[in-house]
Amino acid sequence: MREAMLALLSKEPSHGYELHRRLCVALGEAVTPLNVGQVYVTLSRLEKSGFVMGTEVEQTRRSDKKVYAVTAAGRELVAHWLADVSWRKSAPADFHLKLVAAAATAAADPVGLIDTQRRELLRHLAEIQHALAGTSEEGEATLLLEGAALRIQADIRWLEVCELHWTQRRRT
Amino acid sequence: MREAMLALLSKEPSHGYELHRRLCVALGEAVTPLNVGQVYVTLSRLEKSGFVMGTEVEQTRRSDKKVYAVTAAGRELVAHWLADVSWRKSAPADFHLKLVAAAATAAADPVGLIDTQRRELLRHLAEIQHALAGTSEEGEATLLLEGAALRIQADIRWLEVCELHWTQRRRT
DNA sequence: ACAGCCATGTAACTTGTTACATGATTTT
DNA sequence: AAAATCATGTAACAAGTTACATGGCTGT
Repeated sequence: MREAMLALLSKEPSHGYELHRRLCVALGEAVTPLNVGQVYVTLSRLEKSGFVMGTEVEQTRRSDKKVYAVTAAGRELVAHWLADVSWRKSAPADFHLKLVAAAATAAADPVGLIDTQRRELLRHLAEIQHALAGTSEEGEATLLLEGAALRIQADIRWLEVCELHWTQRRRT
Repeated sequence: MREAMLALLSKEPSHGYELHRRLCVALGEAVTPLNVGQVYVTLSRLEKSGFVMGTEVEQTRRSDKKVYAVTAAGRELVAHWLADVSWRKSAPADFHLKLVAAAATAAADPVGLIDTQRRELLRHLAEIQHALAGTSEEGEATLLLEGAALRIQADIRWLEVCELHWTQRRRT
């Protein structure tokens, strides 16, 4: 998030409100609704850390705005971020834990859990594909949606593997 | 995390040190190295919130330990967690932002970025498959590894889609 | 004697997140 | 006159993260 904002600012300085809109577009608005307040919070924190510098700009027809631009330190941080190849790790771990917890406590049926989850993912997948059909303009957010679709498909396949393991040898 | 710990505790009460070990196993130790300190931090926070209750247990040969057990409120929270079907959203968004940032600032070559990232993911995939070959015992963490592998494969496919989009119509 | 595991914790920092407060201007 | 958009921020809480401190017991 910090880095995301810095990256956008290093492309072009903005004030908070505008940056919020840019972030919504870049991150796929609907996917992760972004609170405006957080933009301001993060901007002030970034300024305190010396990665951006704000300048107040008077406006005639509107209330004044404060435009933020990245500093040298900020540009360096962005460079590091771009060079970083780390990749967010598995959400499967979350669900896997649920599975073992459910199996252990007998508070819930593991296979039922898998089934519910798969139905939910299928629903989600349908949503995404519907959205994909809508944005046939080959526009900006298309790639994001395709990525989400591919991932969800992989996750669904994983759930099927889970179910197999769980039904074949009952109890661990 | 909070929920994960609660889930394990609702299966069986533990003291911090032991819970740490159980978490390592359940979450796939190597994937996310877990700091012991955090277990204690989280436990005390959970106790403050009333989801667990700790009881000190004297030991003859060892230093005393403090065993935590879930409360009614804790059990309810776990139940809600088990019923929750939300799924962690796309990491792709992170990388997508890098792409647009790189494309905009000309600070880095987007296609180069994709290439570097794909090589990294392939390396990671190889690691996982190596680990999979090792744990042929059909053991506990196998599912987790299979899930990770499926995901990374999906991500690699996505990178290929990205590259296509980016090379076919240069500049956005 | 020293390393390493068992066992517990705290202080401090970072980041995310939201609810709330404020006020101007533009559109309906 | 009401609703939406432009524009900014604060206070407070929730969670993750780590570095550090402490002490006993076990094995070499």
